[in-house]
Amino acid sequence: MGLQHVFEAEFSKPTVFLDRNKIMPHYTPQNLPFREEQQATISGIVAVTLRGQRPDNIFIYGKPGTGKTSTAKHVMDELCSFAEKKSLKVKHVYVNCRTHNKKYKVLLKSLREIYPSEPDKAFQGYSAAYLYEKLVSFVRDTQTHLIMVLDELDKVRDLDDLIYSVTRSNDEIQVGGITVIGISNNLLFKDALDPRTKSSLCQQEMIFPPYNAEQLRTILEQRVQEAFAPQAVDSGAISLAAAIAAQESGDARTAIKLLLRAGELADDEKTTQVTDQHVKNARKSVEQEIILEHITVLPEHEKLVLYTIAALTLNRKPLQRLSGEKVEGVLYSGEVYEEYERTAKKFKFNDPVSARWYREYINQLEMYGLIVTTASGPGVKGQTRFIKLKVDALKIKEVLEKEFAG
DNA sequence: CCTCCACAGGAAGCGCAGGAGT
DNA sequence: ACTCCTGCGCTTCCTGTGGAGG
Repeated sequence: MGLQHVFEAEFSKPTVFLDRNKIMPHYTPQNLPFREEQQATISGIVAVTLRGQRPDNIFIYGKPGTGKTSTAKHVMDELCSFAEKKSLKVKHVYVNCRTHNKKYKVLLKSLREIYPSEPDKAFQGYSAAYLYEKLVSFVRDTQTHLIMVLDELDKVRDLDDLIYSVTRSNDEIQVGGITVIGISNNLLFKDALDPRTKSSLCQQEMIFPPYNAEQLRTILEQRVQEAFAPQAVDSGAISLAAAIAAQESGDARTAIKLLLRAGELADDEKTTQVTDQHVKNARKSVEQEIILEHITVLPEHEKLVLYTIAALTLNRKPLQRLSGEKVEGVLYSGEVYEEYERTAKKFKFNDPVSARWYREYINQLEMYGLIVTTASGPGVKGQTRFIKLKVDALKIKEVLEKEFAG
């Protein structure tokens, strides 16, 4: 006995969400507002597979959260399901090159998508050349049109090699073929490519512009309708989320994330209404999350420096300048370094970095916006900098302490 | 005014990992 | 598979700078 009520509580917990999945980062909506034109263009290009022709390769460029991946995936799903109905051999694979960042890995992932029933290690241990043969023979033997959607294409190290192989493969195939749809948020990388790679990859080029606030609003309204209970979200909350995202980057993903978090905050409060205040808090919460994520990938000794700053900030009384002015929560650069040396030893990180490099760390931390420094100015002897923490000291201390301990 | 202090940040160089070339 | 090269993180050394103090 006793546990039933836990489950009951969870089950009947009031929530502002109707279908939480619809607002998760990886959900691909079935209609994408303001991307009709791009969808039509891509569809037009790949539609020639239905008549047995090989489409041009496509290169899609656009900033994060502009719908590149969703659009490409959606068009591919539609194309493949249409082709299936007509029993035409059209297939697509999706590879995210951030994790599959080498030719070998891209080929491996593609084969696994093509043969999902094969065990994971079926293709492991073979050379890239073998995997390539395997892929080509699949296309040739089944006379399939294979479309490879390669997301974050700029992350592939031997891209010239990969593109060269894939385009060359089409020469040995009479019926069917391989088409590449490359996606990237870095336009500059295109110029660094081998000219032949560039010309074959960019047979068709597309640019996805960022969304403006109005468009983001429409997108959010649509998602809210699917994901939240009716009337659960204030229209002011939607507008604010759209405005924040538009101002920051025109990124639909952050806008959606903001609303998801706002909804979670409302649930925590046991409110049935998501207000703009929730969105404001959500923004803070998301920001802090990003900061914390940022911190965990910092170099070990940079974390130690940051930790030292947080620790010193927590037991620091306001500084009384000779001029009588009070400055709150600032630390001397030199004192931080000395304390850092002790801290490093305390946590068994031997040989702390030199004072010179410590200064470099301070500059880094300032660049990341985690601290601010100001010239000491009159009232202090020597030329030094005051260091002030810009983020929550307690949180930083907690997180890093846990990390150093474990 | 000069000197010392307490740093800031440039220059050179070192050891190392990983990519390119063969 | 091997060396060669390059970039990176870091140290050492050094010069510069603004204010305090005599």
